[in-house]
Amino acid sequence: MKQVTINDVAKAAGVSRQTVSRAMNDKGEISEETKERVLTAVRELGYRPNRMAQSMVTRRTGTVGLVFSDILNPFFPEVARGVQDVAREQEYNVFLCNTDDDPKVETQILQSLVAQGVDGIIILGSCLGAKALLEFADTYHPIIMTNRFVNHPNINQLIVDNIRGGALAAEHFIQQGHTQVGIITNENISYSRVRRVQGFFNTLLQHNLPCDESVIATGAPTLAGGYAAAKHLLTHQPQLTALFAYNDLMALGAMRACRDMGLDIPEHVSIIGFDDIHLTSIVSPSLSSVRVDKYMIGTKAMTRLLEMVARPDTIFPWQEMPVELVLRESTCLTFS
Amino acid sequence: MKQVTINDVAKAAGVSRQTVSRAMNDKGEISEETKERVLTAVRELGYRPNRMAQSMVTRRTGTVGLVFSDILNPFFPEVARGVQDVAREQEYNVFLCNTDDDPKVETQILQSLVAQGVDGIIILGSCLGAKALLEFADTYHPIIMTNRFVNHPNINQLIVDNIRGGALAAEHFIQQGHTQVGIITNENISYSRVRRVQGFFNTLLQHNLPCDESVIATGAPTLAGGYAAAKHLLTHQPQLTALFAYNDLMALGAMRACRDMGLDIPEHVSIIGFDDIHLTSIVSPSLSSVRVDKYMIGTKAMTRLLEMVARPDTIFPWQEMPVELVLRESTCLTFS
DNA sequence: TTGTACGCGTTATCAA
DNA sequence: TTGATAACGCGTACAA
Repeated sequence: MKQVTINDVAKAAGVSRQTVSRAMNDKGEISEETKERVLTAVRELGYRPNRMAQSMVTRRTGTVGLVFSDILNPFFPEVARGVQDVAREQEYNVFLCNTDDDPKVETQILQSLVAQGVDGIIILGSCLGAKALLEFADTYHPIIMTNRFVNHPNINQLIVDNIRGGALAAEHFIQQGHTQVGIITNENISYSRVRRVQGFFNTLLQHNLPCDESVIATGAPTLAGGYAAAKHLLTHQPQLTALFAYNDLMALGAMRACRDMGLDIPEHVSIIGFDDIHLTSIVSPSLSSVRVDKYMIGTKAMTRLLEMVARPDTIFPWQEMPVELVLRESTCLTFS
Repeated sequence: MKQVTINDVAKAAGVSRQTVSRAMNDKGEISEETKERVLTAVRELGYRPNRMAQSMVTRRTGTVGLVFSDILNPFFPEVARGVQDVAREQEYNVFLCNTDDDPKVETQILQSLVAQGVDGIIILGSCLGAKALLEFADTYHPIIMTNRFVNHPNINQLIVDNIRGGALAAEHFIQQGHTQVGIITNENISYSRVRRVQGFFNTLLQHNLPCDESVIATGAPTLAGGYAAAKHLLTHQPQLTALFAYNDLMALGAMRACRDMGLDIPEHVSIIGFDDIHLTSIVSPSLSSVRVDKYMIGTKAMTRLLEMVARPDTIFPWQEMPVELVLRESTCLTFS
């Protein structure tokens, strides 16, 4: 129950604390012989340095914070797994926090993580305004952020090519001959700021297709939210033959809404989602979606975070993640 | 960028550090007047106590570790959400760690969490042997563990009634007239130790149904694992008309294997999964499953953990979680 | 009611 | 190559 301290090891090995420290952090300045002796004692006593004590002097905690809206959205566990795997390699531990897309909660969480002394913070899709983010960045370094264009030396951006993702979806609909298409998006974010919706919307406009606010419905970025939004939209705009959803969960909710309304997919309504979570290929009909490599987002974010920790004065370039349209049964029967 | 310390506040308010500490942790022994003055200084400087420094002396970090096999299994995020929500209320932060059902990794993670100084650890379905767990419990308190019968004052158990869950599944198959049933289970855990399988197996035996190792297949507790196991099992034992799976992911993999083999569900093969993750009602045909209240597992675990932190000398009774069989299309067409 | 002095476990500095 | 000593920021006896 009692913790083994560096003093115990020092005593056991017949050396000073400092020597033990040197042996553990092998920075040289120690003979192989004594190092061996110390490490043996370490093993025998099962000594592990107390991270808090280390942190007091090194100013490093070996922890990072990963912030996102909701762990129940399968998108985030996939990213988290990437973050965690890189973290584990470097003996880092990761705090996972849900904001529920609530700015107040997010602010509180960020403060809590800072007080906790995390070495860095990764925010996946912040719901804070640019002003609040810049203000926060003034007090903290380093921050990794996805899909936000907030320019600050303490923030490194990881941008998914959402505009292109939306455009790919729109182009496919157009190519398939759809002329009446709707959008289901996240009610927590003004859709003019949602780049995947922008890309979709603008592509429609470029092809002179009718597209205005009347064919945009919003809801929570969840199954239930997508269900409600789709039901509302398809009830008021029955002419629609294609739907583009903010994410796969909303798309899946929309699929169910269609089923409940007696609309077949893709015969009556085609649907394209976003993110390409595992679920897309499990459901029937399977869901077409704009794929993003979620695991890689995680590994890239964490890797970059560690680089920034190691070199606090360097300003790193932002990174871009490509997207890819994956066609399945919800848009085209000839694909699987 | 420079951190504000308690000294800065003391200087600004013209008092000693101790007085600042008293004002912050309002333990009395301070006049309203000076307290006000101090708190004003705190606000103005934006002072937040350094958690590490606090931890050094209080022996509390305000952090806990949540350990499970894989965050990609949707079961765990649901539990995690419960843990996190209770944690947030109490200003606790949660480390989430994947073991991949590898004892070595799990051991390493536990050590890492201890070194990190977490106030407690929740282990969901440890893959360590009883000896290793007892050994660990000798060095750490408190530990919350699910579904393991390891008796130790530092460990509090949360037991899901898995035996009954397995029995419920078996009874349903029997009632539906199945006589040739198979089992798909987790290759990482000896099936004789998996209580849900035990409950299923024993119920079959009680009804004199043929049941031996030949109808048990194992695989990773994932979609792919379930797919491979089901394919193997159904190829070698084509007489089977019902499958019971270790968890929903394996069951979903089995469903796909059936589809690929031209077997209809439930006409040719009935399937029951375990956990009742969200997915079960989204897929088509929807999956019957033994339901567990995952969120409540999380809240109960975290709540109990905090009780144990607050009263380290108290030994708390173990808790049980009920299960419930939810019938859907994969077993019975008349249900939804 | 307030301030002083010490200790938590570790690393960094500097002298031996 | 080693060891003594001083931080790191805070809480807590104990003294004033």
